[in-house]
Amino acid sequence: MSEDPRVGRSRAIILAAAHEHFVRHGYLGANVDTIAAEAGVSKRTVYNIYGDKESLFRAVLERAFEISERFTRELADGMGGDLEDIAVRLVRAVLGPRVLPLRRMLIGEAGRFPELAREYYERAPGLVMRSLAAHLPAQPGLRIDDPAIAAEHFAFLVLGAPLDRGLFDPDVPADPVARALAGVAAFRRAYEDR
Amino acid sequence: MSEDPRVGRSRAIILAAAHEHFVRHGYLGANVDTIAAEAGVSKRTVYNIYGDKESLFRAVLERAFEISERFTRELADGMGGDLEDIAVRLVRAVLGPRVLPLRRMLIGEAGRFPELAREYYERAPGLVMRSLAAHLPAQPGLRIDDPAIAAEHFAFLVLGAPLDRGLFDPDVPADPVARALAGVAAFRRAYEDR
DNA sequence: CAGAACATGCACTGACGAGTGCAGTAGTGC
DNA sequence: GCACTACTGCACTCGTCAGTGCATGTTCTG
Repeated sequence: MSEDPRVGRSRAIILAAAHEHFVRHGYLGANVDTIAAEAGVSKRTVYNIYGDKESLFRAVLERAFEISERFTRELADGMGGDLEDIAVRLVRAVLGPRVLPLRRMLIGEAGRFPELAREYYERAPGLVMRSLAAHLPAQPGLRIDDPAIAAEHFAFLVLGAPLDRGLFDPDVPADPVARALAGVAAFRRAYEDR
Repeated sequence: MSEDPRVGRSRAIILAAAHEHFVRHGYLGANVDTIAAEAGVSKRTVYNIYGDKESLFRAVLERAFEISERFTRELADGMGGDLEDIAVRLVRAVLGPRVLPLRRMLIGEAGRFPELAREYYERAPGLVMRSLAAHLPAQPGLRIDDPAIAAEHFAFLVLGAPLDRGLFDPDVPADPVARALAGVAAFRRAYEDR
């Protein structure tokens, strides 16, 4: 009655290869034959498990969203520290190689799969915003009237510029951490209680 | 010796239709037959003028970049006013229907055409940043040590959040102008001279 | 008005890629 | 060891789409 282990194994391998490939080439640019080859699996197996290209794509993203969400929650758990600490963790996460390429791809596919792009936004960046809004008021020495706005200001002071730049250019921009700290400093000046 | 007016006319019509279509569907999703039909021109004419799909794509973007650049310069000319004025103009421009969809498409194609994405960044968002950096120090009552950083802070306080949201979701976010003004207020607090 | 240059319509080629069918093989549960 | 189920390899269909060739019609230019 329990599932044949071969299926689970194939599912995992295919999902990993497909994620890599879809993120790199986008939905239309992706090639199921190539995905199968990169997964070291026959094309027939891909189709036996996932049915068609679009279902595979959705399965890849469902898994990617879960991971992003879990990752974001871990990030939120570390929001007890000081602002500089939060900023550095945020920057490292969002500008890292697991997030930026996924963002690029989803934005590019937003016309074809609008509900997926929206869902991602809710489950990752949106969640970051909500977490920040929940934690910022507990920071000492700050005066925060509107937590949602303050969260946006914090996030975009810290990583707005390199994020936007990074969407257009895969080459990492110069030392995002220094900018993040400059962003935190500006945020403190804007929101200090005086 | 001067050019046949038919060619110029066709060029313009095709470019407009192709722009619309490429921005909507991306490079791979675009269809030359459809572009020709939407332009009200035969497919053969498209190929006679532009040679192939990629050349047409590049021609579309070359024109789009010129327009963006010109538009940005006009925006920069209005940077003598106060911050609130600059912010509102900036928001209206960047979050408008001529910019956001183009950005989405270019980000999605950044893997396939990296040099085009980079070029766009330089000629539009990068130019905005440089213009801001050049004008902000002239604002009264502010103390600006690093104009480049201050420009980034201004820009992303003003439109960071709705811009990022807008990349994932075509539906206009609520009231970006109010947010822009809240961003300006935060910027003033962070950079006021005291 | 004559000839050149461009536009049209349409049929066509060729490549590529999604998805299928099937016969054979190998791993799995009992 | 047996029956079952999944995986493989490969050949195949079918649709789509970029790009071409050509004969005919239309619009410039001189």
